[in-house]
Parts: sequence; C-alpha cells; structure tokens
Amino acid sequence: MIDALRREFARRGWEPFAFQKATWDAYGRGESGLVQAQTGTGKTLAAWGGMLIEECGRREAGEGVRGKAGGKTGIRYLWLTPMRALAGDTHKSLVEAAGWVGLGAEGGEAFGIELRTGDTSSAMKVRQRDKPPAVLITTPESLSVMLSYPVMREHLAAVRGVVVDEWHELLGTKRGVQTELCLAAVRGLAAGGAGGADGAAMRVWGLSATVGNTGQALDALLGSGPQRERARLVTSDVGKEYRFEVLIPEAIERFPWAGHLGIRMLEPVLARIESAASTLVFTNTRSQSEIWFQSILRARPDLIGQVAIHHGSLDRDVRTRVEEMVKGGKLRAVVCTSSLDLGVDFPPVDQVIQIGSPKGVARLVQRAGRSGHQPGRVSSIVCVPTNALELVEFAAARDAVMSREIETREALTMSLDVLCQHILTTACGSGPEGMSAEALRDEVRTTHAFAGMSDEQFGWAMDFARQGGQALTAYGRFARLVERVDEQTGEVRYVVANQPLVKLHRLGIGTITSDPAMKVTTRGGAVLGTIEEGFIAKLSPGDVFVFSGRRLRLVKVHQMTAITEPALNVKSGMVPAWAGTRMPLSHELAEAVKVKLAAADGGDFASAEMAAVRPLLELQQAWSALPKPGTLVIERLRSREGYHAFVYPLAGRLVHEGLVALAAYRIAARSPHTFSMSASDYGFELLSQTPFDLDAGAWREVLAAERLTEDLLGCVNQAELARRQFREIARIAGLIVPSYPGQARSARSLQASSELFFDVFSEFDPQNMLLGQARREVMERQLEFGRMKRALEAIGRMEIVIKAVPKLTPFAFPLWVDRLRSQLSSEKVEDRIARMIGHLEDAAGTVAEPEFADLQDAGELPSKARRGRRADGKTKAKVPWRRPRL
DNA sequence: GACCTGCTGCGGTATG
Repeated sequence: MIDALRREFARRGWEPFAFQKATWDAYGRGESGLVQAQTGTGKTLAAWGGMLIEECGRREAGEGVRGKAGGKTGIRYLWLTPMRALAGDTHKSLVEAAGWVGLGAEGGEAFGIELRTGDTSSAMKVRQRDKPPAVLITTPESLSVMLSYPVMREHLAAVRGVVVDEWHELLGTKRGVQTELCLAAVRGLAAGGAGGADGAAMRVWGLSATVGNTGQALDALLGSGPQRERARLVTSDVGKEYRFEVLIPEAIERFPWAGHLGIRMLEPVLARIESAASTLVFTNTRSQSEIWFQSILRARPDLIGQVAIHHGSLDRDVRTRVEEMVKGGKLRAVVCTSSLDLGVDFPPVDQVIQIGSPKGVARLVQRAGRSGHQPGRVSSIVCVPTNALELVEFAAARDAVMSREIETREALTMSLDVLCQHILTTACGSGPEGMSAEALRDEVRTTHAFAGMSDEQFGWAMDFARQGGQALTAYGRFARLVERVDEQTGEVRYVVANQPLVKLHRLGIGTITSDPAMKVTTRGGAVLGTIEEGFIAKLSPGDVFVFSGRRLRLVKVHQMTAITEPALNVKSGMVPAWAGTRMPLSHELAEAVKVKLAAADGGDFASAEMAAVRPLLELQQAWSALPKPGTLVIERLRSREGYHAFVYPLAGRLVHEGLVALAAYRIAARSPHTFSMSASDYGFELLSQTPFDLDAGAWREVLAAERLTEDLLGCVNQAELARRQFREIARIAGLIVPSYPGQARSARSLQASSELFFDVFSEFDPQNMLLGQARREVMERQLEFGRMKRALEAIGRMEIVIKAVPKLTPFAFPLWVDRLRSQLSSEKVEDRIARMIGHLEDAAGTVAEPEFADLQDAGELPSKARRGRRADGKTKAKVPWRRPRL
C-alpha cells in the first residue's frame, strides 16, 4: 500500500481489513471479481482503494494524472451505481480520498473525478465530451447514453477499471441486463484502446451485499472470457453483528389474525421513537407510510416538524429535503418505504423499525444495516408484527439470517427488448462509419444474458431494430437503420437512418418503466408528488385525501395534474392507493417459516415470538394441523357461504394465485363447479356453492406437477396477461415514442399504443419474438412458474392431511378476509365490516362440522340442504384471474 | 373476536 494512504489510515486509527487488502492485491494483479460484504463494512473502500493505489503508482512512474495512458486521453475508471443519490455520495468520498493520497491536483491539472447522471448539466456533459475525466461516476442508463455518442466511445476506450456498486440491486433485473451489455461494449472498446495497449486488461469489480448465488453474480458481471476464469470472490471478514428485536403485542389474544397495517402497535412504536434520537420507520407500502405518518402525529402533536415521510411517489425535491434533514440530524423519525433502503449515505441512524413482514431475509438485513452503518458496530432493528402469524415470520427471518439463508437473485437471460435497444444504441454510437452486425453479435454473446443467443434470434433483433420487424416494415418511423456496403471489403455495416432518430432513441434509453401517474400540486403550483390516475379518477372535486403527509382537498384536475388545497378541520380522508406488485414471501423465508412451524408442532416455542403466538398455533393444531415441511394441510369447511377448501403449501402469494386457478380448473374438469378463490403467502382458498369432495388421492391429482404448463394455460388468461406485460417490452424495445421529460402522458394513451402493437403483431407477425418474450415474462414473473413447479413437485412427495374443520382456523382466516375484501371492494368500508362480522358469526356458529364430513363421505348433499345454501342468494360469481396492475 | 396494503430505480439538449 502506498505511503500516503497508509499514513492517512494510521492518522484515523484505521487498520484496513483483510478483505480490503485482498481486493487491492487482486486489483493490482489485474484481476476482476466480486466483493461481497454487508453494508457498512467498508466495501467501497475496497474498490476505490485499488484504483487510487494504482494511480499513485502511475504517477510515481512519471505518468501524468489526467489521460495519457498509452498516449491516449480518456476515462480510465468507471464507477456505476444504481442510483443518482449514491453517485453523489460516492463522488464526495472519492474526491476526499484522492486528496489523502495527493491526487487532488497536479501541475494545475486536477485528477478529474466527475459525475454523469441525468442530473448532470449539459454544460458539464459537453465538457466531458471535450475533456474526459479520469474517473467517471455514473449509472447504467447514463453509460448506455454515453455509448450512443461516437466521441464518448473513444473516451471509453481508455477504461481500465470498472466498479459496479450495489450489483445485487441490478442483478436479476433488466437494468442488470443492460449493464451486462454496456460492460461488454466497454470491454470491447478498451481491448482496442489505451487500456488494452497499456497491457492491463479492463478489470471489473462488483460490490454486493450477500446474495445466495455468487457464482451467477460473477457470471453476469464478467461475462465469458479470461477475466471470468481468473475472477476472485472476496467476502468480507468483518464480523457484522445483527440484533433483531420483536415487539410482542401486549394482549396477544386480541391481536388480529389478519391484516397488514399494524396501527394497533402504534403506542409501543411511539415509545421507541421517543426513546431514540433518530429513527427510520420502514413500512411496506406507500399508503401504509402515509397512514403511519398521520397516526404518529395525531397521537403526538408535539412531534410535528420532527417527523417526516419519504416514499417513491413524493416529489424529488421533497424527498431530497427530507434526506438532507436526516443527514443533518434534524429529524426524530422518518416514515418511509424501500425508498430509503439504500441510496442515501446517512450517518448511522440510532434505530430502525420495521413495520410488518419484510417478506424476505435480505430485505430485513438491508434495513437493519441502516443502523450501526459502520464496521464493528451492531446493526439492530425493531420488528413490529401487524398480524399474529408475522411473529412466526420474524422469528423465522432471524433464524435465516443467522444460518445465512439469503435469497438468490437470478440473472435474467434473453431479454430481447433490452437487446433491441442496445443494438440501436450501438448503431447511434458507431456514427457514419456504421456498425458491424457480426462484431456486435459476438460481443453480445460474451454476456451471461445472451450467451445462449442463436444466430436466428440475433438476426431477428437486428431486423427489428432495422425496420421494426415484419409487421412494421411499411412504416417509415421504424426504418431506423440503413445498410451501407463498404466498397472495398464488401462488408455490410449499419448506420442510423437520420439524426432525429438518434435523438429520439437517446430519450428512450433505459429499462425502467412505470405507470404514468398524475401530478399532485398545491394551488400555488408546488409539486407534492404523483398518484396513480385511477385513484384521482375516483375522486370528485371537494373530496379529501391524504398524501405526502397532508390532508388535501381536490380542487380540480387539469392537464394530468391534480390541483389541491389544504383541507382544514377535516377528520378523515382517503389514503391513496397506488398500483403495485405484491411482493410474495420469498422462498427462503417461507422455508424458514415451515421449519419454525415444525418446531412448534413438536412443542418447541423457545423464542419470545413463538411463545407469544403459541395460543394461536395451538388452536390451529387443535382445530386442524400445522403446515410444515413434508406435510400439506388441507382444511375443509362448510359455512353459509358454501364449501371451502383451504390449502397451505407455503410457497408465496404469486405461486398460490397460480395454484388456486390451476386447482379450480382441474377440479372443475372432473365435475362442474364454480369457484371463488383467494390466495395469500401461506396458501389458498377455494369456495364453491356445490360440494367438492376430494380425498388425498384426488388432491394429489389436482396438485400434480404433470401437465402443469398445459393446464395453467388452460385456466389462466395468458393472452391478456401477456398483452399487459407487453407494455414494458414495447417501451424498452423502442416501439413507443417516449415523451419528453416533464411531459406527462396519460396511462390510457400509453397502454393503447402498446396494446395496439401487441394486437398487430399477434395478427400479422405471430413469429415476433417480443410476443414470445411477453409470454415468458408472464410465466416467470407473474406466475413464478419455476417456483410453482418446484412447489408442486414437493407436494407430490408430501403427506396430505385433510381436516374437516368446525370454523375458520387461524391460518384460514386471512384467506377468507382477503377474498371478501376483493369481492366487496366497491362497497363502503362500514358495510363491508358489518357484513364480514355477520359472515364470521355464520362461519363460526351455525354449521356443524360432522354434518359436512358425513355428507361429503356420502358423496352427495341432500337437496334440501343444497337449496338452503342457495336460498340466501349469495351465489358467488367466479372470480376471474386477475393481477391488480394498471 | 378478529378485516381497512400493495416497493424501488433511470433517462435529452446546448450555441455564443
């Protein structure tokens, strides 16, 4: 290690950790790799330390600081981060560290460390074009935009080191795929540029939190080739200690069996907030954060001004202000969503509170890490259950953290929409010289995402980029690439048809798509944030709703903007609902829950949480049985509503949504039934007006893994799902004209055009590979097909236990509530509650269990009873398969 | 006896 750095470390009393030194050494040897470490253990230092050491070495060897590697000026180091805010923070610490080792300035020429994100001014971008910095901190999207400029490609040829921060955040997303493609491009440029000429091949280092599949993380980061073979995995040796505390509800007997809001726990949470100087309160949803924020201030008006709210729909200025206040230690508490999972380099907050299930082990660790965000400090988190079963989830999550059962992040492959975008980006960046399709194909194939790409697939993507594929050939707008034959070599190269297309393409670079939302402003025009169009559409002027921690009255809607004024002296307001995906319980956490339940089944209630839920679990045991590994519990219940079956595979909500449709379909194929359905993270419910009696053998057939694909296609409206999924694909692949920044575009128009493309392709170009991709994405993302298949295979090996139960069991109750909620969602809340209680009394009181069992054994129900069930007019319409998005 | 939810992230241009 160079002296200046060593001195600086000594002055601060730091001794570099072994993993940091290992990274520096590997970096010095020209190797690539992945640094895996928990947040707050110094992994960024591991990455930039290597860079700085190398730069100091170069300087000692007499090379200038800026440029001149191999005689060429250019960007020598690239630092990618998934967030603009992180880019800013990284920039600050890098500049500071460069100062430590005397790289601040040299001969009047500063060692350039610069930022480039969407926030970067055009003046700065122009300067970077004319005079590239030595180190550039940027995002994957900005890197992609850079690759669309011929000049910037020249600068990138000097790159010798790339750091990809928070790689786990990108892995498993299309942003990750885009990063892979960009890295392959930079690698290609560097091989022919100064970095290569310099003798040192381009190194790539990923920085990541713990992931369950490091091998794949490395594959995706480095692609194929020599750098992968010599790749290093450096795991932090810094012991990070976690403390998980669970707030146990006082009156557990009265603690709800279902629900996710948790306001009941307000008082103990308030006590915690008051006991610490600064607290982050994580909630799972934006509206939950609004509700909690309101409730906290209502209960403690003295905290007004000291508590803030932060989530993704709030205006960026508002969020930035909140972040600054947290950094300045001016707030007691911030109620937030994942928006503060990472991204802001806080001084460690005193305390982190998690309201409700984190749904995954990694997320819990991530959030805990926001406290004690320094090597050697304990990170602790206070977990607040919102329903009784979450006590089990928290206990299970803690076990999983201790045994390091962390979720895997599967890298995506063959995302053709991203490839189509990348092809055009590359063409833009190739300028008048044009792009060679063969060279690009070979380069793309070095990525993990497209390693298995066939010539046919690439050819199709090229054709699509060139002229919009078969169906759109006639439209000039999609004639985007022009062939240019080199007269001497006869080689075909591709050039972008015209300059406006280049500009338009740059506008659309990126893989993040979001539902267009309506801006919410005050009368004065101050922007508060955005709310989904559908919510505002339900309101009329004068209506009051809660947003951004305020009560607002809708004045009017004008040009995609909801203009509001403060609503004073109003007690209640609707909390906006945003469209979003429901995060399913992760596989890892679900498995840990099963283990906990098995232990409980054996009488082990060792932890405080398990002791607290004991009465509930014992009730479940007494009335039915506890689901656990190796056992599939199915409950039969007859109520006034009809005939219920509750099944508990514990495979996460998405899988259960698929399974319930599948089970209904297969049962109905045996004999006609109409089912109502519901699904949760624990299991699913089928409800029919007519009895459906299945023994263990029959259930085995209904839940067989064989013919899964065929039957699933039979019961799920895949075409419609794919049609919706296509929106994202159409956007990324460049079919939809992007709107200029700041210009809102209504959800309807966006959807209309993507659906139009979908229909046109379906009819005139059925071989269009983007259609196939939409179907595949539906299977993988919305149905979690792989997990569903594994769940069914596991069920095939399980013992099936069928219990006829007298009333809704603790595990059944949440499912029942969920179904009612979805069916009655248009009714007023009060009516709903009244009805539910009515139902509950029925379910619990009037139906005798033996009768049900007897009747089922007899295979038929007396006609009188059947008529009786129907006479109350509660015939349930079949609930169509739905995914509440859009 | 019990019920009011639904994440995050990015991106364009520019002369004198």
